[in-house]
Amino acid sequence: MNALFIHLKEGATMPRTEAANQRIREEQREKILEAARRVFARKGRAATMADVANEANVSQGLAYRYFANKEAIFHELVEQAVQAGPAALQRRLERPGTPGERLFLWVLSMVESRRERPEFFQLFDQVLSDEAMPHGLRQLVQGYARTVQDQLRHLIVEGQAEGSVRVADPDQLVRAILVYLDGLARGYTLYGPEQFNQHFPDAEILLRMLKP
Amino acid sequence: MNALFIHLKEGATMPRTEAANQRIREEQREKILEAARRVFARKGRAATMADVANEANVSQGLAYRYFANKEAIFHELVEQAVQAGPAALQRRLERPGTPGERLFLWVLSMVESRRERPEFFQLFDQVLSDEAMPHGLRQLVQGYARTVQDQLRHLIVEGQAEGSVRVADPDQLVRAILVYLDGLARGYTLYGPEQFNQHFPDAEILLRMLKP
Amino acid sequence: MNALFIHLKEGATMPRTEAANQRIREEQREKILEAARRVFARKGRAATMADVANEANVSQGLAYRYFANKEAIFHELVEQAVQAGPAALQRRLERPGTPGERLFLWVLSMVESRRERPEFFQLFDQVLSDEAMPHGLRQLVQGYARTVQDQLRHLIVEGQAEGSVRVADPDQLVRAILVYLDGLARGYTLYGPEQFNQHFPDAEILLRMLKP
Amino acid sequence: MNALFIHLKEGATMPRTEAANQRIREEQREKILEAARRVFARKGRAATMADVANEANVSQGLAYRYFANKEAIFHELVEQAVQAGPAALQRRLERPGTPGERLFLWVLSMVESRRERPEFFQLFDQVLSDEAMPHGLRQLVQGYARTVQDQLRHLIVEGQAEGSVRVADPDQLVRAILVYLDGLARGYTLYGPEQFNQHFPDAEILLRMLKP
DNA sequence: AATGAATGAGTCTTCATTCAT
DNA sequence: GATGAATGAAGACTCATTCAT
Repeated sequence: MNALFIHLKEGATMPRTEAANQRIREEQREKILEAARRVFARKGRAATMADVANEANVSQGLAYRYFANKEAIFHELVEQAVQAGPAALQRRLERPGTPGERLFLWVLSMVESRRERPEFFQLFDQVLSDEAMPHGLRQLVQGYARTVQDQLRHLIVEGQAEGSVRVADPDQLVRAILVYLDGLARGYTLYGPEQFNQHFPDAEILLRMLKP
Repeated sequence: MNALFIHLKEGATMPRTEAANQRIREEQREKILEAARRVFARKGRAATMADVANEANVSQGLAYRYFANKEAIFHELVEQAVQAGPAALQRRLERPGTPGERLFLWVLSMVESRRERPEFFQLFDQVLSDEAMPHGLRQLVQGYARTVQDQLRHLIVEGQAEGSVRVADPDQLVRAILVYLDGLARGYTLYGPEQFNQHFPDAEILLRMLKP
Repeated sequence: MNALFIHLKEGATMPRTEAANQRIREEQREKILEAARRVFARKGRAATMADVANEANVSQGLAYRYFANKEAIFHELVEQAVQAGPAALQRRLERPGTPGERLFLWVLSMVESRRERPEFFQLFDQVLSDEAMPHGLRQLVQGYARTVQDQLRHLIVEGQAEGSVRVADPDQLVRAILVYLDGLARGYTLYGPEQFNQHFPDAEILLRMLKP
Repeated sequence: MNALFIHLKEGATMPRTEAANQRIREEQREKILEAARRVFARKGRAATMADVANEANVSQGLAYRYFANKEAIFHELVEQAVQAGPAALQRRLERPGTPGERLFLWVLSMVESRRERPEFFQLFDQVLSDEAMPHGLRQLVQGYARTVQDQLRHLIVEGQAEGSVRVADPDQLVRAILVYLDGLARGYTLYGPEQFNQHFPDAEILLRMLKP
C-alpha cells in the first residue's frame, strides 16, 4: 500500500499517465477482491458490502466502480478459484506413469489443494449450497465438479483393469473419494483456520479406500 | 365450564372443545416445523419467515403464535435432530462385542443415519458454519460433535490395542472418519435429494481406512 | 363471579331465559370495562386488547362481541368518567352559600375527586394528549374541561366582587388552579398508586392562591 | 490524502472535503433530532420512525445512519433536556441571598423554564409515564426530579426557619409546588403551543402558597 | 354466549445500491 | 479516481380484528 502512495506522490505534480491509471485500477481491483475473499471466508454469504469495503480500506462507492454489484465480486472470486484448480489438475494428469501412479498423484494433489487453499473450496461450497445463487455461477462450479469426477472415475477404472485398485463398484469408489474431499474442505468452515490443520489426515489414509 | 355449554339450545354454535384445539395446535405446530425444515434445507439461514409461512400455507402472523421468533423455530429443529441422533448412538454403543465389532457397528450406524436423515446433519452444518448463530445452539451442536468424536477415538484406540484397527495416528484416523461423515452429510446439500442416494457408498468402503 | 356460575348451573337444565341472558351480558360488559380501566391505567394507550381480555379472564373474541373495537372501549370508559364528574360537580354548585363558600367547596371537591378517582383524570389526560385520539372523544373531554373552567371562572369573579378572592387577573387565577389540578391528577401516572397518596397536599394549600 | 486529490486534472470531480462532510453530518443530525422533537411532542411515544423521517424530509434509512434506533433518538432528546435543565438550576442556587430570596428565585426560574422550554418537560413526562421506557432513561429523569425535589425541600425548610415561608408540613408544600410545576408543563401537551401561553399565570400566584 | 385460531396491515431495522461532490 | 451521504426495498415481528366452531 505504501508503494502505491509513494508512486502517486512522485507523479502527483503532473497529470497521471494512462498507464499509471491502469495500474492503479488493477491494484485497487485486486485489493477489493482479496478483502472480499477474506470476508466471505469469515462470514459466508452474510457478509455485507460494508464489510468488504471496510476490510479493503476503501469506500463503499468505490467497490461499485470496480464491480457491478455484490454478486459480481463473488463471481470473480469463484472464477479465480476454478481457474486455479483445474489448471493444476491438468498438469498432474499429463505426467507419465501407470494408472496407479497417476491416481496416487491425483489424490495427493486433491488433498493438498484442500489443505493449502481451503478458501477456494469453501467458495464452491457456498455456490452449490445456496439456492439463490445465480445460475451461471452454479454451472461454472458444477462443470468443475463434473470434470474432477470424470477424471477420477477414469483413473479408477483404469486402475482396476491394471489391478492397482481394488475391485468394487467404481461409482461408489468415486463417490467415496469425493465425499471425503468435500468433507476435508468443509472442515475449514466448520472448525476455523486454527483447528483446520490439527490432525489433518495424511492422504495415505484416504488411499486405503482404493487399495486392493 | 363444559357443563355450561352442553345445554345451549339446538343450533347454537359452541366453541371448539379443548381437545380439538389441542389437536389443531399440535398439527399446526408440526406443519410449520416441517415447512421450516424443508425451507431451511433449501435456502439455508437465508430463508425468510415469509418462505416458511408460505410453505406451510399459513399467515406469517400465525407462525409467531407458535414460535417466539425465527430462531426459535431453528432451535427446535436442531433440538429434534440432536435428540434423535445421540439416542440411537447410545444404543449402538451399549451392545456387547469386541472393540472391533463395536467400531464396525458404530461406523455403520453413523453412515446409515446420514443416509436416512440427511436433513438433521445439514442443520448441524448450518449451525456450525454460521458465525451469527446464537451461542446456545452452537454449543448444543458442538457438544454433540464432541461426544461423537470421543466415542470414535475410544473405539479406535481400543481396536488398535486389540489389533483390529491398523496402527496409525489415532487422531488422524478419527479426523479422517469424521471428515468422511461430514462429507457424506454435506452431499445432501450439494447434490440435492435426488442424486444424494445415487451411488451412495457402502460403509464397507469407509471401513477400509481402519482395517489393519 | 361465583354467583354468576351458581346461577347458571341452577338454570342449566332449561334454556336460559332472556332476562338471564340480559344480565349475563351486562355483567360481562362491565367486567371487560373494568379490566380495561385497570389496564389502561397501568399501560396507557400501549395496552393491547390481549392485555384487556387477559385481565378480564375472557377471550379476545368476546371483547369484540361487546365492543366494536378497542377505541369503543376507551370511549365508554371516558364517558363513564365524564358522567361521574360533572354530576357531582353540579350538586356542589347548587348548594346555597356565599360565592366564597361555594368556591371553597368547589375546590375541595375537585381536589378530592382527583385523590379518589385518579384513573378518571388519567383517562382525560390520555385523550387530550394523544393526537390520534378520535375527534368525538376529544370533544367530549374538552367540553367537560370547558365546563369546569367556566364554573371556576364564574366563582372567582363573584368571589372577587365579594372580596373573598384576592384581586388579580381572574384568567390567570383560573389557569393556576386548573394547572394545579392537572398536576395533581398527573401525579398518579407519574408516581404510581403507592406514592401518589404520600404527602398529598391539603386543599387548603391550594386555596392560598386565591385568598385575598 | 488531500495532497493526492489536489492535482487531479481540471473538470474531474472530487470528493467532498472532510470539513464539508462534517458540516453535513452535523446539520442532518440536528435536523433529524429537531424533527423528532416536534413529532414526539405531537404524537408521544406512538410516533413512528416514518413520522420522524418524514418531518425531517429524509429517508428512513438515513435516520438509522445517524442514530442506532428509535430509542437512541429519544435518549438524545432527553439528555439534551436534562443537560439544559439542571445547569440553569445550579446557577440559580449559587447566588447569594436569604433563603427566602433564593426560594423566590428558584421558583421563578422553574416557572420560567416551563414557559420557555415546555418540550423538555413534556419529554420527561413521557419518560416517566411510559412503563416500557428503557430503564436508563427512567433513572436519568428520576435523578433529575429527585435533585429538584431535594433542592426545593431544603429551601423551604430554611425559609420556614427564617420565617419567610409559612409554617406547614414541608413535604406537602414541596409536593404542592411540584404538582403545580408538573401541571404547568403538562399544559403544553394538553392545550397545544397556541393556547399554552394564553393566561400563563405569574409565578407570584404560585408563591402565594408559600407565603406566611 | 364464548372461544381461540387465523389473518394482514403496520412498524422497526438492515443493507445493496445510487448520487452529488 | 474516490468518497460517503442518501435512498428504498425487503425482512422480522406485533397487534387489532375476523372467523369457524
